[in-house]
Amino acid sequence: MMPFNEQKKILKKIDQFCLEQNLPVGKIEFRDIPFSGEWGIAAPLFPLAAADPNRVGPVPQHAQALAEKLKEEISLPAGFSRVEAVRGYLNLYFETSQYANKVIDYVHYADHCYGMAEPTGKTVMVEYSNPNTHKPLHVGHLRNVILGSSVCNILEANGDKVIRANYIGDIGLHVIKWMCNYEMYHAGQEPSADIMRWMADLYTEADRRFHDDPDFEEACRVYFSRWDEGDKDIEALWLKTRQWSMDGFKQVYDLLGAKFDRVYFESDVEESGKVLVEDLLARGLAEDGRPENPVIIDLDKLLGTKEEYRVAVILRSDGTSLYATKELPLAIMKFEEYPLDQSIYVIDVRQSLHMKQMSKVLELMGYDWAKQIYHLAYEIVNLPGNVIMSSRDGTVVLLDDLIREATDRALSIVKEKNPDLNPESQHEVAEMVAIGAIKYPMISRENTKIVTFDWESALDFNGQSAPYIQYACVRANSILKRAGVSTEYGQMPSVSFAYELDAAEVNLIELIARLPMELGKAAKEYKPSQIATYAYDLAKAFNDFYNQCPVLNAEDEKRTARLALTNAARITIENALHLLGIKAPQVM
RNA sequence: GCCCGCGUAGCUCAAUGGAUAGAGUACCUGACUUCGAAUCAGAUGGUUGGGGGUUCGAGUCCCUCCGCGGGUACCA
Repeated sequence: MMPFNEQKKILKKIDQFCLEQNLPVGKIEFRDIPFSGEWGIAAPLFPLAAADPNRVGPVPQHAQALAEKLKEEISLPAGFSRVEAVRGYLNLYFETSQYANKVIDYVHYADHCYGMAEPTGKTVMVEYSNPNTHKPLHVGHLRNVILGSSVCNILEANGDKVIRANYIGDIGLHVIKWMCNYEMYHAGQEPSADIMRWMADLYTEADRRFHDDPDFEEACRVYFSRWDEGDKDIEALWLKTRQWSMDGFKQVYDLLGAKFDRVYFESDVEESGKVLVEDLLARGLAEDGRPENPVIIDLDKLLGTKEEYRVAVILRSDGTSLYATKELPLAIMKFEEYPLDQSIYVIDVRQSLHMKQMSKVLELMGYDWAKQIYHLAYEIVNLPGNVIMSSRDGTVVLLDDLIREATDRALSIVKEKNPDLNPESQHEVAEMVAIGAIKYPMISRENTKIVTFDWESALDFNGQSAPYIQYACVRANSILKRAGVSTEYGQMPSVSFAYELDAAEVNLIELIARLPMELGKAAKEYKPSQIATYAYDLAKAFNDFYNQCPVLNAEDEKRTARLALTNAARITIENALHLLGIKAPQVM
């Protein structure tokens, strides 16, 4: 959105000036002027001053002197309203109406694609969510889903072809416990409408029995050996109950707006994992310690490193599989199935060493693409007092409970604010607000920072939160609706902004113009927090505009311009929210 | 021990190596006969964990120390 051509011309003039003054060329770069109210670009002259062989006195003073000289040299370029030299910076202020017109017209032209980038030609797989079947989801899982799906949205908008993948833990002790408990105490029962809740309650029950009741523990052991021997009845029950879990996940994913293109099951890669272990042994990469010890790969020994890659355990001493056993064939399968330029794993930071080991093993196996594996590590969700969530201690906050509580609370506020709205719409809006409010704190902080969950702030719909941003959208919609203008594509007229813009208007336009840049940065660093912060700043700028600049009561030309600005702000906020996977309601 | 992350206002967090380190929250004072008060304005709040270094310029980069959290051969 920046007037690049003008900028280039100015840089050319500066280069010429440098040559004449016997100064090094190419030391000058433009950046935004930090002050609001009037916008433009600035060039710090410190690097040039520092490099000047004829410099006398300290750098800052010399930079100021150079800025003043340059100011005279370039005079007033087209598209700019004024030039100033201050504190070692050369500041160029844009001609406001031209710039405003350019930005707003472009937003209306691009509409819901505003901010999106051209295709990069890259294909990227993002693995996220990775739940275990037969187990409940809690807020810890929530961060993964929200982060993962938001990163997918961001990469996609930035031009990558994104394949969303989910790796489901459908085997293991937790499954055995659940099924054994089901057969003994709930045989024949079907899940209720709220599948997740029903599955979760049975899991809690099974887990409690497993710890409290030695007979049940023994029953599980027997059950496990039957499973191991390939009992057909158990397999049938497993497939049936696994599907119940998948149906429950689907409900949650729909609610959260997460979707997947490819689902991998842990059970799919267990056998191929064991075959791969044999292969690694045959190649001499792995060492077989069985029957007393497990099968390992001593990476430090192989690489000559010390306490860096450690030892990777890839098969238990009893021959049963481990996490690492299955991760290896899965990684290979991904690259066989898709022409991936990058394979991203959204997995919590505690598994960093395992991820590092896995990609190194693949590299040693000769897979060139091993370097294209990227572990997108994020910190866990804690409870106040640095308490880690544990189902054993009963400290988990179930997703189900959180969503229900938040929706209830949002609903009572919606009923209060919009009593005339029909009940279905009220519920729909409450859900959008509640889900948004839950999501925002999970993506508004950096991936590497711990999120501390507490009910009070999770249910706070004020301040720096999703509802604040959604509210700005609602206000914009309200104005547009009252004005009776169409927000359909192509219906908004181009306006000239041929009046003296208010500082709030300038600031809002500035923020609107920034979306493409913010998206690029978020995509490059896999940081939804970049967009979360930006969306809030944008909404704040709109609220500022809303308070200071009357739209409907403004006179003709100003009214038309402000309506266009209002609509452009609405589009931009909606697009930013979309990247975060947060819905923008019409009313709330 | 070794590896990774974190440390910024009372609390929760922002800030491509650039100008006077910003928001939210809490507390205090104000604003709905007004385009929707889930909002806004104002006030209070700082030795960016300590110490060195690089640089014209460091919250940001390097070194070192301190504190907290996590990981470190058969959980995932």
